[in-house]
Order: sequence, then structure tokens, then C-alpha cells
Amino acid sequence: MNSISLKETSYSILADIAKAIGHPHRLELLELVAQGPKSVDTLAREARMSFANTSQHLQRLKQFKLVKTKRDFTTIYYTIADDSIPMLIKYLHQTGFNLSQDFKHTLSSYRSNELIKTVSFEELESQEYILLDVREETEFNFGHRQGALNIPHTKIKSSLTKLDKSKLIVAYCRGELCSYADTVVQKLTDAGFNAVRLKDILMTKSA
Amino acid sequence: MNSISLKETSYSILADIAKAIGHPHRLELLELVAQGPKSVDTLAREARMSFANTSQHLQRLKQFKLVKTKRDFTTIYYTIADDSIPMLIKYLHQTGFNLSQDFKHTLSSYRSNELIKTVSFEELESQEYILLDVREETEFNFGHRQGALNIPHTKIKSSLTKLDKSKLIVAYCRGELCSYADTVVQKLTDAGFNAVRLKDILMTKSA
DNA sequence: TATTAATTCAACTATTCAATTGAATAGCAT
DNA sequence: ATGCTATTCAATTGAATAGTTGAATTAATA
Repeated sequence: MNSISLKETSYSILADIAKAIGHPHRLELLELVAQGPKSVDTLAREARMSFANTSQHLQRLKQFKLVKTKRDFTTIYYTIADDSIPMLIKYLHQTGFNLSQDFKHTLSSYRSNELIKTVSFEELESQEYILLDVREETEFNFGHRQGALNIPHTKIKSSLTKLDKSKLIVAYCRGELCSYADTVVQKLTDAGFNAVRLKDILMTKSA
Repeated sequence: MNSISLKETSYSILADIAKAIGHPHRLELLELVAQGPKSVDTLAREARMSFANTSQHLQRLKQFKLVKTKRDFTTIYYTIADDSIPMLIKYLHQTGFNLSQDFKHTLSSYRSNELIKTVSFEELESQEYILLDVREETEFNFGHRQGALNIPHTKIKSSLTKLDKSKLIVAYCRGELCSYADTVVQKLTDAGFNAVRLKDILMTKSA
């Protein structure tokens, strides 16, 4: 193999990976499985895609080795295949943010319009706050930010007594495109809490 | 706009960027323009693509705002549109390396077979060496690693007297898929120099 | 104004990708 | 062996992408 065909082969492999993430559904599926093992049924529901379409996209991700599978009796769980993939998607978000005014502004103006404040760790400084992970318990167990309290977004209303009204509540979920933290911030604010959403995007297993 | 359509819009934008880099030719063109402004003619020649095809791919990259253009009389120069793009491609390389045995091994076994030693900065430690940038002078001027000497790969044979045989020569070019540094290492070794290729991949403007 | 250089656009053909529908498969329990 | 649950596969239709050929456009020069 000479250096030209080597170059062509190598670029083709990289292009295949980029194509694998070059569809909105597959990007979302990857961000979901990065939070922990999930079944096809769970992924289809969370992402609001048809079952067959979800399975088709998962086959493509599997074909290019971005996901791997583990069967538990009749249920097949999909997981992220390598820790570099969430990093790659993080940089894709960064590039999207830098290149696309639509990407940059529609998210922030939506949150601004809904009166959802966002905050980064740097902005929090030494201020006292409760870090609230609103993902499912299985996702929290798979990996979460240090010091976070887990209250799944569906259970927030029935868990208000667990929270201290004197402290700032900083909620996060699966990434910047996940709206569960938005919903939680709104509900907590309505209930008299001082609640904001964490800005930092898609995290690795343990922060 | 509700949160679901916001999510869909945002993922579509990110997917478009991923699709834009989801072709071997476009990946190569991006790595070339990351080294400094280049004309269509130059890009077609360097990448060994037809002129029309090169132009078509550049239009697609421009459509998704990964490149921008600047006209100098009749010549149009293409440049990288944002510094996050080389970072994104760097992570794509990392993911390719982690996921694909072919990607990981064909490059290193090719170099191993051609007796081209590779070395990283960490491995160099405090050893004395000459850092040799073998790209074109225009690329070197656009940005290069600190302390590097520039001898374009086409001029290496006529520049041997510029190099100190008592020192290790560490050559680099545009990235891990660029073979110019391979060629230079071979020629220098044949001429009695102790020459290796730098491992670290695609760099930003100034190291 | 005509010519040249550099580049983009349009049309065509071939190939690949995406969503849906329905069939087939895999594993487990009875 | 049969039935159930969960999932994958195959075929179809339509959309999107890729490379080539040749025409058209843009800018500068004579």
C-alpha cells in the first residue's frame, strides 16, 4: 500500500464516522446512550422516533462501531462504544455554536423567553448551591457530576420537601439540547425556589 | 417554538456540519485550508482531485460555513472559517484511532515497514533536536510550531547543508495523513542524518 | 470590446441514504 | 413445539449526494 492509497483509506474511515453522526436522529441516539445503557424501546420513546427507524439508525451506528450492544435476556442494551465519541460530539456542538447563528441564538433566546436562567460553574464561584441531576436514576448511577443530588424530572413535584429553599438550585440533564432541566427550573421557580440551569454541555461519565 | 422543535432544529444544524465533513475529499480539503489560504487550483493539485469536483466540494463546505473565501484579483482563496473546526477534526482522528483497527494499524505499520520512526514531544524530553517543518513556506508563515525551521519537502535535497548531522531531526507536516514528512525522513536518513517524524497531529495556527 | 484566467453553475447519470411496511429472527417461558 | 416479547432484516419509494462534462460567470488585461 503506497502513501496515497493509505491516505485515501484513512480519510474514508474518518468520513464514515462523520457520516454516522451526520443525521439528527443518530446524534440524539448517541447522546442518549452516552448517559448509560438503553434499550431500543427506551431510545425510541425518549427520542420520539418510530421503533423501526430507531432500530435502523442504531444498526448504522453499530456498523461504524460507535455503539455496542449487550443482551440481557430478551432485551438488548445499547451503549457508547468509546469515550472519545462524547468528546467528538461536544466539539461538534462547539463548532455548531461558533458557525451557526441559528444554533447559537435559538437555544439561548428560547430559554431567555421562558425566563430560564443558565449559569456556568465559573459563574457560581464559591456561592453555595445544590447541584441537581434530573435524569433517570439509571443514568445517574451510570455516572454523574460530583456532589449532585438526583431527582428525576418526572418526580420533581413530589420531591420539593427534599430541597432547601435558602440555597440556589442548579439543575442539569443530558446536554444542552435536553429540555428536562428547563422544565424542572420552571417548576421549581413556580414553587418559590431560586433555580437555574447549568450551562456546561454533555459530560463524560464522572465530572 | 417549543422545546421539541428546538431540539430537532438544533440537531439538524449539527448533523449538517457532520455531513459536511462526512466525505474523504472534504476532510482533506479542510485539513489543507487549515494550513493557510489556498486557491482552488492549489487544492485540486495537492489533493489530486479534478478541478470541478474540488470546486463542488468547496461549495458544500462554504454552504455550511466551514470555509470562507477571499478574492485576490482573479484568484479566490479558501480559508478555514473557525478555529473550532481543526479541533473537531482532531477529535474525529482520535475517534477513528480508537474505533478502527484499520485506521490505527495501517498508518503505523506502513511507517514501520518503511522504517520511518515516529516520536512525540513527551518522548523527546530534554533531548536536543531540530524541529523541521516541511510544509510550503506560505503555510509555515501562516502558522507553525515554536522554534521550527522551515524547509519545504521539495527542497530538502538542496538544503542538506543547512542541517546539523549531530542533532536529531524531527520532521512534521500537515497532519498524520500527510506523507511529506515521511518522504523527508527517508531522504534525510539516506543522507546520513538521524531523522524521525513527529507524532502529534493537526496543529492549530501556533503551537 | 474582446480575450484570458480563474472559478462556479447546470444537467445528467449513478449511487447512497432515509422512512415505512411487513416479514423474519432471537431468546425465554410454558 | 408453541407463544410471547423484543429486535432485526428486507423491500420499496423517494430524497439526497457525488463525479463528470460542458456552459456560464467574474474579474482583469490588452
